[in-house]
Order: sequence, then structure tokens, then C-alpha cells
Amino acid sequence: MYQKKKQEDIRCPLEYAISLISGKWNSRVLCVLHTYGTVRYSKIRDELVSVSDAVLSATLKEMLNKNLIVKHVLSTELTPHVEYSLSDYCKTLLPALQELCKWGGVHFTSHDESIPLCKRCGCNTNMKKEP
Amino acid sequence: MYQKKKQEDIRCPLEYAISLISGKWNSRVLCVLHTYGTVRYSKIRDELVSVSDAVLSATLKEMLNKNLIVKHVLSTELTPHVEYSLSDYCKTLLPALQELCKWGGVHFTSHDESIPLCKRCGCNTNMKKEP
DNA sequence: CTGGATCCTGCTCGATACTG
DNA sequence: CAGTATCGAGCAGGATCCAG
Repeated sequence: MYQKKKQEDIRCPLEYAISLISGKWNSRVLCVLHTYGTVRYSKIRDELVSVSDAVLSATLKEMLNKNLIVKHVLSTELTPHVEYSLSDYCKTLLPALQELCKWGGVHFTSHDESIPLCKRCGCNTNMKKEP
Repeated sequence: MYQKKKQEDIRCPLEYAISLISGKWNSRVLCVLHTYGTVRYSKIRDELVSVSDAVLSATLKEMLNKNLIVKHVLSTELTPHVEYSLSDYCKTLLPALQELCKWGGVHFTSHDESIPLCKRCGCNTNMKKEP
């Protein structure tokens, strides 16, 4: 199993904040949850094109440990039903992320214009194209 | 030699901005340059405790390619003299970084209080202790 | 449906030696 | 002084199969 380790050489609030949002899938998960609110596991996997289960579950677990997201288990007898959403803690971080996103929007242009705009944060995401 | 590759699956302004500031040494170099203005290579190496020349030079080269920093060569005949400073481009990013830093300051407490505060950005840095 | 267990690849980071 | 060349280790990230 994957386990993130050795991030304890963080010595500065800026580094700390960056460590929460760096990583290949972290910001993408945040963006999906921010867009859709409360989302099922399979929905997240579908939105993040080309992520494997092993990597996605490790990412979610890591974000749970960091208290960035919240897990809701709705056991419907035989069919496991799990949903994730942003934590209140994470929501206090969003304004800073939107600052970053706004800056990026000025200086970054997508190489693939066919990818739709993220519905709420106003940035191009790597979401699946609409069918 | 090291060469950063494969960061071309970035599809969103937020990811783009994050990619510029993630990496083990990037934010630390930014912090040093922001604190001191224009800084010599050896000064940067001294501030970033425990960084090797190979890694530092690769980091600086990468940041040059991203237009985050500017290199000034003051060739004094036999003694090479090189200085680095933040680019104007990077300076437009600073407000967003300070948002992140401010947020981090609320939620992050250093494990080593003996490390002095960064002079300008108001965060604990991994700077060398004063002798 | 929601992941856990395994195995694997290649990048990131580092130590050391060397140079104009 | 300001790097480059080379070698190497460890971890982030990935593929695939399997299980409650």
C-alpha cells in the first residue's frame, strides 16, 4: 500500500499550505468536490480520467488524514455507498486557492480547448468531456 | 544532470500555479529572494541549509525556465559573480502566495521554535540560525 | 461499489568529485 | 565562486488483480 511519509521537514506556513495542495491528484479532487459538493467514489473516479483505484484511494486516504475532505458512509445493506465532500477546514483554504487560480487564469492557456470549464472555480479542469 | 520533465499534463490554471511553487526547494528559494532581494548563488546555498550544489543548480535552472527568477551575471574577470532575484512575473504571484502563507500561519505551528522568523513574509522559514 | 494487496517503473532528490 | 558530471537510493505514482 502507498503511504505518504516524510513530510515532516516542513518548517514554514507557506510550505505547509503548499504541501496540502501539491501532489498529482489532490487539486483535482478538490476541484471536483468543490464543483459537485458531495460526491460518490465512482463519480470522482470518472471525473478524474485515467486514475487507477489504487492511486485514487491512496489520495483520498491522504486527504482524509490531512482533514481536507470528509467521508460519509451510507451503508445500504448490500451496496456500499460512500461519499466525500470538502471539510470545513478545507473551505477556509478556498479563498487562497481561488487567488492562485485567478492568477493562473491570466497566465495559463490550456493546450486543449475542448476541455470544458470547471463550473464553479472558473478554471479549466481535467474533467471528462461531456458525452 | 537533473532535468524536470513531464509537467505537460497540466490542464488547469490552478494546477499551473501550484506546479510553479511545488517542489522541495522552490518555495524556499522564493522566500529567500523575497527576503533579501538580489542574492548571490553562495548566499542562497547557505540559507537553504543542507542543499547540494547539484540540486540547487537544477532548481535554479528550472525556475529560470519558468521565468520565476532572473539571473544577473557580473563577471569580475577571474571570480564569477552571479546573482538571482525574483522576476516581475513572479512578483505578480506574490499576493496569492501571501494569502496561502497567511492561511498556513493560522493552522501551522513549527516543530522547532528556534528557527527565526522570515523577515518579510512573516512565516517561519528553514533559514539558517543566526550564529 | 469501494476500495485493499502486490508488484513495478521512473522521477526526484542527494553525495561526491571535478572544472574554468 | 558557481556551477556540471556521474552515480545511486528512495519514494510518488501506476497497473492489475482481488475481496467484502
